Amino acid sequence: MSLRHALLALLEAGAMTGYELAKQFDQSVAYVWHAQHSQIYTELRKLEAEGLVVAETLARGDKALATKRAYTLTEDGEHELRRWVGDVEELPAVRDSAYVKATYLEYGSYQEARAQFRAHRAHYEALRDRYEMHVDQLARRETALLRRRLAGAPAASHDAIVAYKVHAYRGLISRARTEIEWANRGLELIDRLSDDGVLPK
Amino acid sequence: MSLRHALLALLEAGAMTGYELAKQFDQSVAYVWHAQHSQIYTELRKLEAEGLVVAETLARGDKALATKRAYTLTEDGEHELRRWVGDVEELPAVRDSAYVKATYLEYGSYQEARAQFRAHRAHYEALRDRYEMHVDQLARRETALLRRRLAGAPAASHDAIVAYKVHAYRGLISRARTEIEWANRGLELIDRLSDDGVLPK
DNA sequence: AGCTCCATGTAAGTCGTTACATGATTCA
DNA sequence: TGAATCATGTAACGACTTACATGGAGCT
Repeated sequence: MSLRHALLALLEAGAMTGYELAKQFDQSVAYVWHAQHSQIYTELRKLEAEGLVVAETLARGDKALATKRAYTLTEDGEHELRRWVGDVEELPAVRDSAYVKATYLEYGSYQEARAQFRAHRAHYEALRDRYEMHVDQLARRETALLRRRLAGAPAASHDAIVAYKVHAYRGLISRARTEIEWANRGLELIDRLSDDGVLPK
Repeated sequence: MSLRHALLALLEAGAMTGYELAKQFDQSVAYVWHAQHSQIYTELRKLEAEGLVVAETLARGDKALATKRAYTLTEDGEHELRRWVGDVEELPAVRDSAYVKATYLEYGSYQEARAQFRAHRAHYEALRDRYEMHVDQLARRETALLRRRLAGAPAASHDAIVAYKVHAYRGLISRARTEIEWANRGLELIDRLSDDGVLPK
């Protein structure tokens, strides 16, 4: 149920079309919550039906043969956003395919086990790099969305707004580092096991 | 798609009924992949239809008015299990509601933000404790499932089987610790922000 | 004329949740 | 006799994915 709230939070910074929201997702929210554009469009229609947002149909281009729909938060939407921020949710049950597989690596060869850990490391190294770039941009207040958000908020709150976001992304960096270390220890484990010749192959 | 493979891996250790599999899930696999019993029963029927497992209907009790179904891996099931272990999968896109919310804590009060981080910390502390207990049991080879698994595997492979599982659960412990530290840093951040009086409330 | 971007959807299907439903067995 | 446990499902629904589908706008 985070998609709807992420959309509400994005709209708090100002009206946007589904297309723009989908692009913002790819550039910021997607680091913490990924969504396809198809899902965003359907969710927006649901939010509209529930009265949390209102849509305004706007002309597009000069001849205006095409239209787009710009969404704005309603008062109910604002309330729902604030309610959600204060609501302590149950964290969802763990479901991590990489760790499931790590538990059963003995069914494969050392080569295959190494490939798993190397892929795991590469994945989180790439994520870490992206998070680091994003956190730098946030700290410098360079992202378009953040600027828009700050423009609509009292100056006294700017530091807090930035600090919360930076803290979240720094957490993701720590998390990625933990995964990288885990993968490295996994590779060391395989070295030890294969030196000992414990498993065949 | 990990549920099916976790089931195949459990069945590699020996035939089990859906009920037993559901219980094993709660006691071991659920730490990495949670599933409801209803889903396990349906998945087993699907695996059976695909020929990856076979079921034998057994009598239950003395009078045998009731039955149960014990599942065994087929050769195809064995192959699928080994194929899966060697297969490097794309890691699923990030989707973490706690981090989404952490990004938007400025819409709530300091009190609410603190409550979020405290709940986050408590959650991962509880998880960490459970993981630590489980890793101890695994290292001492005390869990019923592990014994059953080792009984059916050559003695030379026992160390590797245990080592992989221990490594996976140690990784989960590291992860939980990272989350706890993140929550603590979040609480420190709020202390600084509220001392500075940056946000109202 | 053709390419890229803007813009918005629908449809079918999978995975998973929650609630409902049933009945036998075992043991005190 | 009653409670806990064994045992197996179905039904409805929600979230998400993948593929399909359409067409205008802006620029070269």
